[in-house]
Amino acid sequence: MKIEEALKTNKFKSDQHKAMLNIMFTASWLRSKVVSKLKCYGVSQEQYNVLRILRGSYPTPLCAKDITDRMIDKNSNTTRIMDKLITKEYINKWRGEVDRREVNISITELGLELLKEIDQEEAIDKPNYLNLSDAEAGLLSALLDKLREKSVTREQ
Amino acid sequence: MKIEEALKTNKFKSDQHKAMLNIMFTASWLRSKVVSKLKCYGVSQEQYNVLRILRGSYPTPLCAKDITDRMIDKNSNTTRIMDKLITKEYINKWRGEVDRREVNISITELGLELLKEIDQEEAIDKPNYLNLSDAEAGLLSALLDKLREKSVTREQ
DNA sequence: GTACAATAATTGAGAAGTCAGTTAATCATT
DNA sequence: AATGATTAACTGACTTCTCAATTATTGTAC
Repeated sequence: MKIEEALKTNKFKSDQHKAMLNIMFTASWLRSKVVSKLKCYGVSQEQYNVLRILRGSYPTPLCAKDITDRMIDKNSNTTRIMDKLITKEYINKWRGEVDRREVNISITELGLELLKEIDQEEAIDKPNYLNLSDAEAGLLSALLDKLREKSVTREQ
Repeated sequence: MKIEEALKTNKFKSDQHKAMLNIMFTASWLRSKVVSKLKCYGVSQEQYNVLRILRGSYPTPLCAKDITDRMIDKNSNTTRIMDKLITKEYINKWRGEVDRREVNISITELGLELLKEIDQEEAIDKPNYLNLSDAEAGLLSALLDKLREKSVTREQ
């Protein structure tokens, strides 16, 4: 379904504006796919994202700021997401020894197991990933990277 | 800033996965830009989106469902967004005469004025739109449209 | 026209996000 | 080592989102 159909309109101010709406719509579309996949595991997209980040650095822990820096949505309240993951025992947290302002956060065995389960389901669903060739996906990423350049205007 | 920098990682499962994270990150990035622009006008991105939709059909009113169909985030709670806009007197709402389940919603003069103001500010800020040529923006939209195709898998 | 299904909109309750302000620790300058 | 600035994490209050359940109305089949 093309974006004109998805938003039931042909009125776009410009190609750039149309692309912008398309990005936001596609992100929302992707998000709802991911959320519905994660639903039966009881984790939100943000929680899943954090677990993947922690697996990436495992067994080295990360501090909360390191995690925020790696998150898709930089405005997330990392503390609150951590609280949820601690309750579920998917992560551990302890005060930093070198810099006592920081906290160290590490994924637990249980957290790793959860990710493994989700990975397996994903492997089965592989074909439904994104309907793009590697080259197209690469091009898309390059365009998105370019789009965000030179955004320095009068209001920063 | 390339996506590798933005998320401080080089580990992507595939080009498709990287593109997916890039879309979500870019959407979040765009969103925070739009939100900060709208902040001084006291409307959220979703509220702004609805007002633009209503202006598009003005003076013909739309029912709540028509609006949802045109929204970027189809999961939004349209009723609640309308409530906010009614309080601010940017829209009017009345029960449908033909189908009494529906409500008719129309933008007010005040709502139109607000949009005009925002348009004017935007015109000044034009250069900071998206750093893409018309052709690039078109290509990006085409890739996003393609990406969403054929998403019919075993689960629905 | 009655019964049942489908649709449009709304509501309630709980979860999550947002944002400004606070605390605690460290850094930088003198 | 004392001062103030900066940084990391956290908290409270508030807003918004989410999702299932509900109400009101219309459509469909007999």
